[in-house]
Amino acid sequence: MTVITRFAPSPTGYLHVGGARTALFSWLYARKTQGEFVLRIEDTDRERSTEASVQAILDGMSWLGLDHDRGPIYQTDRFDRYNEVIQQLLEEGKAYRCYHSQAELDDMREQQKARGDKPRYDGSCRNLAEYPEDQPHVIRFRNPIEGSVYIDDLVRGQIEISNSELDDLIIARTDGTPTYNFTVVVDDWDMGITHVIRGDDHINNTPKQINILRALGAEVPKYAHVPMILGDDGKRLSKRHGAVGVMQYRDDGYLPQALLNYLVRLGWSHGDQEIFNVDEMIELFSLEGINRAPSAFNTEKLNWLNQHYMKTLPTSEVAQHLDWHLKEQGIEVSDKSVLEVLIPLFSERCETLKQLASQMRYMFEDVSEFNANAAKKHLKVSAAAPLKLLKEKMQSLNEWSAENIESAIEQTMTELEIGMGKIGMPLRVAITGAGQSPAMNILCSVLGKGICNQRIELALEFIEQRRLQSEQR
RNA sequence: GUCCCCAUCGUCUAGAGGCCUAGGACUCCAGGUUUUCAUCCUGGCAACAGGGGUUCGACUCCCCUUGGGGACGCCA
Repeated sequence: MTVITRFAPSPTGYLHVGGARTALFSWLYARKTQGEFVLRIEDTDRERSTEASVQAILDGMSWLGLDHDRGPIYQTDRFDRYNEVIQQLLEEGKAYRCYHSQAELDDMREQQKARGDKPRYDGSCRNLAEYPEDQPHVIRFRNPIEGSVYIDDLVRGQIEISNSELDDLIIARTDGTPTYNFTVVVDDWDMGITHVIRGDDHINNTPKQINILRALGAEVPKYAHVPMILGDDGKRLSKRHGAVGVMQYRDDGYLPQALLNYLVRLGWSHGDQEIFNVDEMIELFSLEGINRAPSAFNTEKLNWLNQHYMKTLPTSEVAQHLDWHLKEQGIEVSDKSVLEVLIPLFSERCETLKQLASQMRYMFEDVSEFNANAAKKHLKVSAAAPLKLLKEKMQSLNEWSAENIESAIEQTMTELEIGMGKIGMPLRVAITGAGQSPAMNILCSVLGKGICNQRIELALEFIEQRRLQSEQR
């Protein structure tokens, strides 16, 4: 039997990390079993569903590389089918019309709550003498009264819910449109879904859905309810912390590979292994490895993974993603090939592509000003002589290479009998404007002789200004 | 309130009754390597929620308590 899984978001917002992880698990399971992965858009709530949200979800999925084999299927395109099934249920007496107004229902709930009962529909329209079609009504599913529903959950084991806990849920609204718990059932059935992998906030919906499935004579799929993701503070994800769309992670400078790796390890594990590329995930993923407890999102670990992938992924791949951020930050790179050299150098000091791009800025643009602290500390009057000598030595190099630049620095040190700090740091501030950077000889070799000369001259002028100022005082 | 789910370092987790003096990873701290910063290497801090059982033996099984989460919509 071919495994068919699905991801079925409702387009009422962006694709957040919780949804993305559920999608990832479903996708991995389908890929691992060489099954099929269906994307279904649950847009029956026309009030809240938006085209923009659909796009955000599609964008998020594609950025993460979670490709679907079927879909996107929109539930709003399937109303005819839903109505057909509703009619069938009605005819078979498995569903019935209910004439209570929303206000009446609200009252009922209030009273039940006040009494300390579980709020639920009391079933008073279950056995009416007549069911007129022309009066405003909803359609309810006739839920079994006796017995229990058992879920053999692939991650939780067996769960029993008594039918007495369930009420006759509404499957069609007064306006005739079908509701969630019903459309899910019809779709999962029609699409032949074999494994429903979803958030555990749906556990309570599962027995209702199983009852409808049975009434329809449909096969009940296997269920795997994965725990929720909590925010950094252990609280439920909210817009204030963590519940941002996955595209925000792109904007913030994360690699899809890093997010994927982070997400797969959140609530799932394979022994002590921390690093998984996508192929390994597919190979090693199993539903048994999914944890039962909810887990908190930890940005620091995501950062660590992101840096790991910036350092270890082929530079050409990092370069592609970096390119987006360079453009975003208005940094123009005429010769893309230098990125091959720069990425390994800079990614050791950055956690995100966003930082990577911004830290590289001085490699592509003039240094507009020196970092105040760095300049104060290193562009001192005493640095003028070493810088000047080094500049001359660099200028007289026949071959402009990192090795030769390094020996120019070393010669300067020996001739003036000074340490690295007295020449390396002034050079660093002169060239980069900042107090820290990758190795100077390599940066200089990439920048070229002319630019290095210019920048050192500028730094020397800066020092001269400073000398004059101190003399005036 | 009722029902359902969950419970190992701060966080992510390993652990399928003896392998546990509870392992790994992130963070943090201390050393080392290093042309600064970082990377990297070595070491360290840090947990089985509590109480009862079952058992020769419990982190592992059962029950209770506590704590967290979820559901209870003409939302999905």
